[in-house]
Amino acid sequence: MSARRNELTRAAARLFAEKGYHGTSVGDLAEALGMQKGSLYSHIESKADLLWEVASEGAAAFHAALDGVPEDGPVLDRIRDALRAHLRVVAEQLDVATVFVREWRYLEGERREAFVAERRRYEERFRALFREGRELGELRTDLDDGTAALLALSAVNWAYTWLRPGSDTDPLADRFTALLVDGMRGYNTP
Amino acid sequence: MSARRNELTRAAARLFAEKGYHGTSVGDLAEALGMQKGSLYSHIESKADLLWEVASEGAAAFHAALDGVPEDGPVLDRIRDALRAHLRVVAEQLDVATVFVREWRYLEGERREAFVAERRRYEERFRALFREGRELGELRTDLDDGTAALLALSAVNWAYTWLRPGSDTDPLADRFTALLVDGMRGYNTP
DNA sequence: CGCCCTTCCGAACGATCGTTAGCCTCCACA
DNA sequence: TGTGGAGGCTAACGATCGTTCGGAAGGGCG
Repeated sequence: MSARRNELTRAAARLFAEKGYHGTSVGDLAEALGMQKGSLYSHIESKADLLWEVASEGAAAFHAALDGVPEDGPVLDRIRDALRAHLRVVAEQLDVATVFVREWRYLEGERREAFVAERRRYEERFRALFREGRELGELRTDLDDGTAALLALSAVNWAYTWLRPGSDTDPLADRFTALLVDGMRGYNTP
Repeated sequence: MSARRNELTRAAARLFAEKGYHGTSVGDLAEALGMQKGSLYSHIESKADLLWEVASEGAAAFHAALDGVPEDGPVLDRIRDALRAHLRVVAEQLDVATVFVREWRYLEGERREAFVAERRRYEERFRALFREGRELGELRTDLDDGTAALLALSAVNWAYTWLRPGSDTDPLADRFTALLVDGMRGYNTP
């Protein structure tokens, strides 16, 4: 992929995140690259291609981040690492993450179905951590692991709305983890 | 406000939630009411008016729900009630909640600023619960209340993406609360 | 009855949408 | 040195966008 083509994808990610897919015109994209809108079609076949590309890049980034989490070791550590991994992607590729979380739904046809499947698979990998933790007894045996996974996924999926790009997200992930693990009950709360 | 005018607002909420603000045309709105698109302008001055109206309705609904939470009593109960209240609005007015959470950003000018202020105020009311809980000693005194509030807000703000309209949300809110309060640590986890 | 106000229609407005086409330039490589 | 493909230009396409306008129903009220 040529450098120019990559610039186009970057601009698409930025503009789709900022103004939304339908709020971004082909003219906007062309202007971001300093060219005429017709010239874009030397690089793409349609505007929808760009959405698909950015959304796919997001899916790949989140899956790759999760791949970096070891498959064994204490579950609590792996949950912490998974949160760290996800939030790191959000902070380092905020535009792509935003498209992955919010703009993907404007995909159409097979691409939409393929994306949804990848997204479901990602969430399932996340959920498995909590289920395994309960089954192995590393988490409370009466844990509602589905709710726990949902809570964790909500936290990281919402992060794109407020996280500043380039932030140091590990401490944040650790605070989330600590809260999920220990809860917030007072030492002498009934 | 006439019945017809109210139908228009309902259709706007539904379509904005389903297809996005920029993905919904005035023609789509007219079709939903079985009229010509020009006829809509007997009721509104612009498409942007509808977005403002739905977004404002969402803000009012969430604030009103929080108003129903007592100002005293055990903080844990009030946090549970706040989660219940929020999720109830999401389940009962999913379209409006979706616009409140996701589509508001296409508001422009003063309306956007006014909405952001209302949204910030809502989140602050939420945060205050956790801060107060820590200060009163009903939550752990070393609690990171900002993170706790963020986790709770993330959970409820993300709910519009998966919650089925009309669900019984109180048990769900209670599961969230229980997890936030007690955590998921195993009884003999180091 | 006569008037007005609300509501909708039908047609049209100019602007902008995503996309296509033909042509030109320039550089890599045979 | 000749050639081809990549990448850009300008111009235009038909479609659709949000909005405007004049007129026509129709019901409520004097």
